[in-house]
Amino acid sequence: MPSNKKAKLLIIEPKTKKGLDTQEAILQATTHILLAEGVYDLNTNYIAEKAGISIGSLYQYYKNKESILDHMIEKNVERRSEKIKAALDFQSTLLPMDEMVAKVVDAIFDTQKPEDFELEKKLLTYMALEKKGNPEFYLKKSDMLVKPLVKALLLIKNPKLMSRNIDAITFILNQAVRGVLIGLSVLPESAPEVPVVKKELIRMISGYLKN
Amino acid sequence: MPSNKKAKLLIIEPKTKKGLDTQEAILQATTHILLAEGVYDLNTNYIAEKAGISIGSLYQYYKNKESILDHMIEKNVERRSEKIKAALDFQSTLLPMDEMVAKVVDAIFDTQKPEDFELEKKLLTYMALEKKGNPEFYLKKSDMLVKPLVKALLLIKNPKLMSRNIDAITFILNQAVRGVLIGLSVLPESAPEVPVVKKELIRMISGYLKN
Amino acid sequence: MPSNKKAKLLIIEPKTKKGLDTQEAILQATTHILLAEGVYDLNTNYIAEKAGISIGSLYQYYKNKESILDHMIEKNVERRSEKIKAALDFQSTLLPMDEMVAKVVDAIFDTQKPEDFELEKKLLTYMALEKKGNPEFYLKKSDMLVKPLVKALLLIKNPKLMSRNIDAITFILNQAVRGVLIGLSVLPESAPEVPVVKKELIRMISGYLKN
Amino acid sequence: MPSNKKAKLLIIEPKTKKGLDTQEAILQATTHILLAEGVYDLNTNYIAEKAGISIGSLYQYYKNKESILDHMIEKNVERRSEKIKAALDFQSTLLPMDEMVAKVVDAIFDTQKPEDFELEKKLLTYMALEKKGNPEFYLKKSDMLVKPLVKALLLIKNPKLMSRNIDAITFILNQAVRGVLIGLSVLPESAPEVPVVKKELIRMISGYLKN
DNA sequence: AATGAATGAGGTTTCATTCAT
DNA sequence: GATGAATGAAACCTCATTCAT
Repeated sequence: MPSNKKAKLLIIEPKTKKGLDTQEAILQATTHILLAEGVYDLNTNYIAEKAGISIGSLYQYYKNKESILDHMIEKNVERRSEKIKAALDFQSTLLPMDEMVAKVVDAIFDTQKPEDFELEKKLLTYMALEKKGNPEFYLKKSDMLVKPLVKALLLIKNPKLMSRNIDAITFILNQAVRGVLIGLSVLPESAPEVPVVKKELIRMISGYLKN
Repeated sequence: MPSNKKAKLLIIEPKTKKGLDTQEAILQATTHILLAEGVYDLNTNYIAEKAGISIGSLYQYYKNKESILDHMIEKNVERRSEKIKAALDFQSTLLPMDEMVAKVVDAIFDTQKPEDFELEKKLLTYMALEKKGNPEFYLKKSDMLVKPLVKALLLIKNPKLMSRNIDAITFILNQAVRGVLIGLSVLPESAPEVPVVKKELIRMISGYLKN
Repeated sequence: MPSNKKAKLLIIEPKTKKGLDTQEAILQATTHILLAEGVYDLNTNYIAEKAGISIGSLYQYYKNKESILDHMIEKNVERRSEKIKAALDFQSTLLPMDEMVAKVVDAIFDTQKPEDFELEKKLLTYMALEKKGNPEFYLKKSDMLVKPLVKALLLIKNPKLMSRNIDAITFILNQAVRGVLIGLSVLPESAPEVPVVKKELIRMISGYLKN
Repeated sequence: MPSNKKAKLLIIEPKTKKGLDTQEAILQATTHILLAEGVYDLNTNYIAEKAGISIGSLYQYYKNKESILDHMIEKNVERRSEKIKAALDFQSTLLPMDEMVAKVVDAIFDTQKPEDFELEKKLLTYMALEKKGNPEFYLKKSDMLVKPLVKALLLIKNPKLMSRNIDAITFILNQAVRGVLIGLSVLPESAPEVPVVKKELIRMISGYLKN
C-alpha cells in the first residue's frame, strides 16, 4: 500500500512582506508559549491569539499544527549546527587539547542563550509525544551535521584515539555535554554555578581525550 | 469565605486483594501503553480498556489521570534509588577507582532493563509536558536520594577532590551518565554498542576522578 | 515557579452580528430550559441542542457552564435595578406615603412578568447550589444598587425614621417584599390572588413607614 | 396508565440499636455536608464516607439518595411546626398585640439556631432542583400545619381583620418573615444586627395587625 | 448485615480544522 | 487574504446504584 497521496505542501511560503511578518509572528508566538507555558498549553487557537492574527490566517501558512513545529525544528537545527561548526574550525586543531576543548565548551555554553536550551528541550518533548512518524529525527539530524566534524578533529588532535572506538567517544562526549546543559536548565536551583560547571566539564573532557 | 477545599487523596489505597489486583492492572496497562504507543496515546479510557476494567473502576483508585503517572513515577524513583544505593555500598570504597566506577556504571546499566530506560524516558516526557506544578520533582527526588551518597564515596576515594568543587563534580557525573543513558534509549540505531559505550564511560569517569 | 495562570475571560464578546445571534440563542435556550424544566435538567449539551448550535459553538462564547448563568444573572440584575430605579424617581417623593409605596409595589409587581419571577427563582436556586466562590453576589449587587436610593427616599418622606435604624428598615422591606414575591411564584395554588396580596402589602408597608 | 408499580419502601426502619445509630449517622453526615459544603457537593459516596460507613450500608437504609433528603425534610417540618405551635398557644391571645407578635417572632428567631435556618435553606434548594415530583411539598406541608393556627389567633385578637382577606394577611406575614429570616442567613454581612431586625419586624407586624 | 469493588451513562470541556463572509 | 464562527470527535471525570464476598 504505497503512500501515493498527493504530497500537500504543509508550509506555505509567504509571497508578500506582510505574509512573512505573519509567519514570523506565528513562530514567535509558538516560541513564547513553549517557553512560558510549556508543550501542554500549546494549541493553534492560542498561537493565533498570541500572534495577534486570526486562526484562519494561521492555517493560511501552515496546513496543520505539526508543520508549525516542524518549521521551528528545522530552523533550530540549522542555527545550532552553524554555531558549533563556527567554533570547530581548523584553527582549533593548532591549540593544545585543553584549550581546544575549552573553546568548544565555551562556544556551546556562551553562544547558546538559556532560552535556546529551554526551547530545544520543549521541541524534544513535543517530538517525544510520538504523534509524528519521525520522533527522533531532530537529534539525528543535529548529530549528522556535527559528528563528522568532531570525529575529524579528535583524530587530528590525538591519533591514538584511532585505536579506540571513536564513535563511542563522540557519542559519550555529545551526550555528556547535552546532559549537563539540560541539567543546568532543568535544575537551575540544585545546579552549581555555571563557570564552575564549565571548568570541571573541560577538565573531564580534556583529561579523557588526552588519555 | 476562605477556600477550605480539603486536600483530596489522589491515589486511593485498595482495601482488598481484588482492589490491589485492579490497581496493579491499571499500572500494567499504563506501562504497556507508554512503551507500545507513547505518551500521546495515553488516555484513561484506553487504560481502562487495556486493564480490562471499567472507566469508573479506574477512577476508584486514581482521582485523575495525572495521579496514575505520579504513582508510576514514585515507584520508579524508589526502584532506581534502591539499585544505585545497593551498588554504592561501603565495600566499594575499598576497590581501586576504576573498579568502583565500573561497579556503579555496571549497576546502572545492567540492572536496568531496556524497558526501564524506555519507560523512564516516557515518564520524563510526560512530566516535561508541565501539566503539573512540580514538573521536575522526579529528577530532584532522584538526585536528593543519590547525591549525598555519591559525594561521600568520592571524598573517601580521593580526598584531593575536596579542594575542588565537589558539588559540581557530582552534578557533572550525574548529568553526563543520564545524558548517555538517554542517548542510548532515544537514539538506539545511531548509538554504538552498549559494552563499548560502558567501557569508554568508565574510562572517562575514573580518569576524571583520579585526576 | 509562581502560579501565573492568566485570568481567562469567561464570557466572550462576539465580534460579528452572527456571533451575537448565537450568544443570544444560548441565553434564550437557557432561559427556556430553566423555565420549562428546571435547574436539574440544565446541561450544556441540551442548551446547545435547544439553541440549535453545536456544543463547540456554545463554548466559543462561554468558557464554562457557570458563566452562562453568570451572564444571565448579570443581565437580570441590571434589568431589575433599572425598573425599580425608574419607579423611585424624585416625583415619588411628592406623593403621599400610601401612593408612593403603591407606586413602587406596582412597579415591582406589574413590570415583572411571571416568567421573570420564575426565572429569578431558578437563578437563585442555581446560585444556592454554591458551586461558585461568590454565591450571593447577585443578591448583594442588587441590594447595593437599590438600597441607597430607598434609604434616601424614606428619609425624605419621613424624617422621623432617622431616629430609628434606617438600615434595618430597608433590610426588612427588601426581604419582606422578596419573600412575598417568591411565595407567589413558588406556591401559586396556595397563594391568594395577586391584587389582594398587593393591596395588603401596600397597607403593611405604608402603615409601617408612616409610623 | 395507572402507576401500579409495587410501592417499594424507600426508607427502611432499622431493627436494631446499631441500625438506628447507622441511620442517625447518615442523617448527621448529610446535615453536615449540606451546611459545610452545600447542595452541589452532596453525594451518596461522600455521605457514607462522612458517616463512617460503607456505601453498601447506606443503601441498606435508604433505597435511593432522594429518600435520605425526604427523611430529613420530614423530620425538619415536624420540628419546625412543633416550635411555632408551642409559641402560639392559647395564652398568647390574652397578651396585647405587640407582645403576642413579639412572642411569636421571638419563638421563631430564638428557638431556631442559625444552622436551622441554613439547613432549611439547603433543603429548599435541594427541592427546588425539581428532580422530584413534589418540589414544593415542604413549604406547603409547613404552611398547612401552621396557617390555620395563625389565622385563628389573628381573628381572636382582632375581629376586624375578618372583613379583610385573612388568607392574604397570613400569606404576607408568613412570607415576609420567611424573607427576613432567609435574608439574615443568606446575607449575614450586609444585614443589620439581629435584635434590631427583630424589633423593627415586630413593629411592622403589630402595626399592621392592629390596623 | 456490612463491605467496598465495580459499573457506565451522561455530563463538562477542548481543540484541530473547515468554511462562509 | 483575512476573519472568526462553527464544528464534533474525543478526552476527562462523576456518582447513583448494584452486587459479589
